[in-house]
Amino acid sequence: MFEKKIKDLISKTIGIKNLEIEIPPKQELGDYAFPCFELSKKLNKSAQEIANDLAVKIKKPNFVKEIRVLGSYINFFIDYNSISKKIINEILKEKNNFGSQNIGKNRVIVIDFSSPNIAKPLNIGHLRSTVIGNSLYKIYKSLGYKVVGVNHLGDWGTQFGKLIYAYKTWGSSIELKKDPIKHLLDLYVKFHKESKQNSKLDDAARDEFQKLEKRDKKNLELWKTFRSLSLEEFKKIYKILNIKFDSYDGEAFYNSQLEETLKLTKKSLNTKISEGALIVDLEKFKMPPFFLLKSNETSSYHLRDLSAAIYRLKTYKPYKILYVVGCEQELHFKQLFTILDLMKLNKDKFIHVNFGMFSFSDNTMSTREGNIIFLEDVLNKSINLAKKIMADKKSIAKNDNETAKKIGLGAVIFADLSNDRNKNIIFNWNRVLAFDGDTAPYLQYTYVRCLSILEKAKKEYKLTPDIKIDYKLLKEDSEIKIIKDLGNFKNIVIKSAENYKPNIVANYLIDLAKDFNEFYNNIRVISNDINSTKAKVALVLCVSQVIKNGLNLLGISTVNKM
RNA sequence: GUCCCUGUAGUUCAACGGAUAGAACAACAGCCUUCUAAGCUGUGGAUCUAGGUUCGAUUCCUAGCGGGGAUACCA
Repeated sequence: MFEKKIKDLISKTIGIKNLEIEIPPKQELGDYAFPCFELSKKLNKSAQEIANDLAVKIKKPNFVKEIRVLGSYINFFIDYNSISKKIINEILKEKNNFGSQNIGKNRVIVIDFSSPNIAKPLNIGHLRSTVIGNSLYKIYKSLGYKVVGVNHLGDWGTQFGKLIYAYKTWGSSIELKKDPIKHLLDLYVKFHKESKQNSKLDDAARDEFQKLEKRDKKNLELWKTFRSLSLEEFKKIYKILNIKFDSYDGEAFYNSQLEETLKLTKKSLNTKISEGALIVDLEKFKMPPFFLLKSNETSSYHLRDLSAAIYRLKTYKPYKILYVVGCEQELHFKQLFTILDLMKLNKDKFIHVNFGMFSFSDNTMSTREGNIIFLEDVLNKSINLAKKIMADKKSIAKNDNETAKKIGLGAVIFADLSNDRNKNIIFNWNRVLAFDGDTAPYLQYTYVRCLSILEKAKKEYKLTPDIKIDYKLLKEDSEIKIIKDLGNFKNIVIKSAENYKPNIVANYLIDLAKDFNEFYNNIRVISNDINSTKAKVALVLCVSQVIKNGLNLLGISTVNKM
């Protein structure tokens, strides 16, 4: 917050520009620090000496309480009276909008996320893209961007050939009506089992897909049925998770544009036939070829994705297009982006926000084998566990299903989002269903504690939020710590957006909650001292507001009672 | 083989190249006549190996070892 001012101050004193200052790792070391190692080389003096000399020369401005030399650092301690006032006023004024900024004004961000394959149920593997994408959606929106959330459904491709073949061979329209997703899954699994014994099935599936692409009436009809039945199921789960998309334009949507894309590609790049397929050779870039048409002349995933990219550029005029897709598709996107670059189509706008996979200690997960952890089951398990815990703890909100739902979902979402997205997650039920420690329920609980204090304050003192308070009364270490946290929120949101990493917000909220709970256990908010109470109540209100806003950015709800 | 990601307490995760490597879970020991104990306090315990760059390396570079992924018609 005062970073620039401190920098200028030092620059002015020593007459050197572009200095780097740091934020010390601990509160005892102040709020900002200037390391003197670099100067040591230039001035040929020891860093410690320089620190000592310099500290005396600096004229202390009034927002600085103290300048202290610690080792080879000059440490600045900010006067928190002024800063508390600023932060608390801002939060109380902006409320649910605190953290929102307008740095993305007039800019569009397209986020491609979730994007499941039709005809297979959503499983735990879909969770990452779905929650990371949703969170980035909210983060960018809060930064003032116009965001377009696209669920790029996998609703075209050879897999439909497999499904159509399987349905024609073993399917039942009665079963399909009864439980569409289950029946389709069974067929998919059966296909893979059978095709292991009989490799001709794969050819048969490709033929069925070819017929589908050639608009075979029967196949097209089946495709339509499968698609709409699946989509309905998906939407049920998105509704539970409270996630919305602006578009469900999946792969099939681009069918009408493939020809034009082909033309454009052929015009601007060297395409060639290789082993019967139409490709763009990428050997120069040490990559396998980019497939336009497969050897049986059906469209490839590459071609459909290229069309989607071109369409999105044209339709949304985006500042950036984010693909929230797992790391196993990294090569695919490298190829795609290389092609876009060769076609001079703003490659820099395209970002693959990749993430590590869930790994499983045993053979728990393989769609083809039929061993699946269904997303719906995970969510239900978590919600039921929340209910059980609420009953065991004799929770105030006992039997409140809405609350249990919010807690249960929060736990699952947070368990995913709090990980650095680059890393693989070893799937572990205990961890996904944790309600203690660094979890969403911990944050929700902290929020409830805040509300509880606010309620009591209202009852006893009839305090309203927009009170004038004496900021000097917020002087305890634990209070200052919280104020610093609150002041950091905006930067955290920006940092999280810049890195496409919601876990930065998640970790921040844990820190804030921890600092609050330490405060809560050491200092009574409501006391006989009315002025002190007023000041502390304002602080509590701010904490609750920031937890709420932060959780909202993660796609997690707060609850009012637990 | 090649390319990408990754390696930190028993386990799961943090740490713009900076100060004594932070948490959580698990273990153990404490704290509820006081604002909700889904909490708080305390104890033990970690940077894969070998070099290099640097005043300073968990972070950057090189090599090795381990884990994951990708590697021409799945998406």
